[in-house]
Amino acid sequence: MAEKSRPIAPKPLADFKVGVDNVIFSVDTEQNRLLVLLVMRQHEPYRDRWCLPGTLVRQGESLEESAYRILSEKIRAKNLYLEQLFTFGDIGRDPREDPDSYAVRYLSVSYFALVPFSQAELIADGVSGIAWYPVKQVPELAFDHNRILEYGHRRLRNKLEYSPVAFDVLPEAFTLSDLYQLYTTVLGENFSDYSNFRTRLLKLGFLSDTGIKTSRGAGRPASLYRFDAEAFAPFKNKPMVFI
Amino acid sequence: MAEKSRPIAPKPLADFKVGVDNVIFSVDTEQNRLLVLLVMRQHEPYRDRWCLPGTLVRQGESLEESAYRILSEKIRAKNLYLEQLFTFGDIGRDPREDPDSYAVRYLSVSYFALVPFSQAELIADGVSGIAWYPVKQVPELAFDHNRILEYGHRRLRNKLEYSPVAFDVLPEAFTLSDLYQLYTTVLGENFSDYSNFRTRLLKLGFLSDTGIKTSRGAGRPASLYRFDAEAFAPFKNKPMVFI
DNA sequence: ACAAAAGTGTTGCGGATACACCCATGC
DNA sequence: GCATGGGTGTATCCGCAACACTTTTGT
Repeated sequence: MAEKSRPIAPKPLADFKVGVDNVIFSVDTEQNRLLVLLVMRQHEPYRDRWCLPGTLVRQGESLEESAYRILSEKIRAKNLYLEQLFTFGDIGRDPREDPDSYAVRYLSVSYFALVPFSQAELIADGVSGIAWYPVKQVPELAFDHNRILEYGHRRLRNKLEYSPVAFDVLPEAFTLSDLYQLYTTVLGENFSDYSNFRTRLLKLGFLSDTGIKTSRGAGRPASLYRFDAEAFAPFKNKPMVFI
Repeated sequence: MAEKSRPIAPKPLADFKVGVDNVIFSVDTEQNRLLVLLVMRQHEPYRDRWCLPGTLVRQGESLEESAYRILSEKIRAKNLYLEQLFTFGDIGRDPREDPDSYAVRYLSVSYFALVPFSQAELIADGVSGIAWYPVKQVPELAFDHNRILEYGHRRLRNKLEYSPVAFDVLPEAFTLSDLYQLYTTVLGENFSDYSNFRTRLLKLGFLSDTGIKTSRGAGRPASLYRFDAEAFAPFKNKPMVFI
């Protein structure tokens, strides 16, 4: 035991600051674009680069509280969906870490959020840049944020396929076309035929027809539907498949 | 802007120590039991309580390296599967945090691991207790580790359904019954008929028959199969379904 | 009247379920 | 020979993709 259990003195523990970075998605159903919220960095490092909205965790604040805080500083949204994504802790992911001196480390706990585009109002504070960026046109971001975004994008696609997040991001009453558009813009053109998508969802029985019709330009008016959380209950934790 | 942008001075940043806790699963195919690795705590807090094997992250060590370090301190395993699970950062989750004084916080990044029971050798250092516990009989653990375990268990069930983790936990060559037993003990009795399970997997074409037969007691000897990673390649990232 | 969008119906194929049945071995 | 576990075959059912078709509106 003497030789093996204490070969060399172990290195001392690392000290961390913990950041929370949010990948906030929204879908512009008008233009069929998937958007992500970016902010312009005001300070070094990576000054004047776009990045995901983030913050460092303060005393007495949980991770999730921290995530909600940034969110509410950037955006006024009624409904939203939020969940933890991944924790990035590689050494050297933040240039403020001096690789030689074993100074404080920076950890990033990323969160994934989905907000309704129509009900989300960006908070411009007049100083910092903030904007919805089409995911397809995102530039090179600060830190490892491109990687985080990529990770969030993957999660979004999965979530949409097997869970009812779509209804967190749609207005209370929506047409089946709205729903279909949402799926199409996130999952790509050819994920399903419209009429089959329609039949499948209606058969599941958790979309209730409000009876109200809405007309958008030419064409036959569409029924407005509502997501019935009660009727959905039996599907909870079941492997849903919308695709 | 004067009144609104600086309502009160924000609280100072929290300082963190970061822990890594591993939920290490294994399956005893002989006895059809799902096992989790627990260790006995040697120090306060929660002295003499079982907990998940964990450690605090050291200087110059990434999260994943940290996870592998504990793993290799507790267990000698040939193959294994490891992935990040979730990060727990609620205030007060570690009693070493004084809730009144804003002292250092303890964050736990949990990892999920799966090791082959037959090839995994526990490292008893003569001092600390370490044992495989049937998941159904796990006692009350230190910290919030029951919650972490619960979370890991859910992930395991999902993983098994839509990804080939099973082959990381089985020996190189295995019978189709072995595979079936594994699924049954993790997913529950009635997830599928044996013969259908068999046909489905063989049709997928990434299990290659070695031609070798093995006899275990009475009954017709079974063929040993091997997981063919190359033949599996096309299924990567596709929504696999084994269930 | 005609285009545009919503909504319905029909058909054929493939995969999953539920079995019944054959095969090789130990005792 | 018979129990035990391994392995194969088959009939049926259900879901779903593809696509044709009908309905209701705006212009």
